[in-house]
Amino acid sequence: MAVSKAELFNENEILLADLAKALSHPARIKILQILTDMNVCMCGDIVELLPLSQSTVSQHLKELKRVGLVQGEIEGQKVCYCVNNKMIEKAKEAFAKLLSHVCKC
Amino acid sequence: MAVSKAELFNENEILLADLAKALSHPARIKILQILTDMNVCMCGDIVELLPLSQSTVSQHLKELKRVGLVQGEIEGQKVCYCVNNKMIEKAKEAFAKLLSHVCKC
DNA sequence: TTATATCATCGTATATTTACGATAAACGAT
DNA sequence: ATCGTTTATCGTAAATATACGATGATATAA
Repeated sequence: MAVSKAELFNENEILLADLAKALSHPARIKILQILTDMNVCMCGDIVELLPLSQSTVSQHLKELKRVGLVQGEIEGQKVCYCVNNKMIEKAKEAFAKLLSHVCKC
Repeated sequence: MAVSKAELFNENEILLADLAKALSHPARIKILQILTDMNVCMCGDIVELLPLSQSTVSQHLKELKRVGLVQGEIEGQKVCYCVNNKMIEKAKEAFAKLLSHVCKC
């Protein structure tokens, strides 16, 4: 069947799984790093730094936006993307909480 | 097309994305918590605590094993699953490193 | 107005994931 | 040897993800 049963779990688990999903492709990890390290925010600039087409990068950005890890501000004909520190922080805490809890060391 | 381009990225990004993928389903998050919190290690016991069939849970366990977050020890006809503290620790550090780096706060 | 630049979305092909039931494999018990 | 228990794997169906080119939408420049 493959009718998703993801919604049968509780909110915390779903949120964390969703954040993990957004981080589950190397391109999206790289995009976060690019937005932080390079002095770059435009989609086109990101495209030049990745071995992917513009439409594909746009899709990856959309996924990062979906969970709030990235924001896009329209600036004329451009869109300036940046990481959303609040959500990054939230993700950091959520992963740390789960993995600390789960690890008995 | 959809020929995966994931291998065009560097090792760190691929490792982290892979760990994130393993955590990208609520059932797998829940399994880690179950293995930690309940005094439970058998696949069958986990099945009873989840709204999923035995074969589906087995698949989720396989995915967690694939990245080393979970280990399975054969004990006669049973298999005793447990979290692999070393990899959990590694994952914790990897996520913390990325998300700290990426967050300017 | 027309052209250019930037990004999103559509359409599409393929790959992967999720889920289940059925069945196989391995072990212990009878 | 046969039976029950436990887990893995196979086969399969449907959903989702990945990737691209083409096109649409919007804003600036000429």
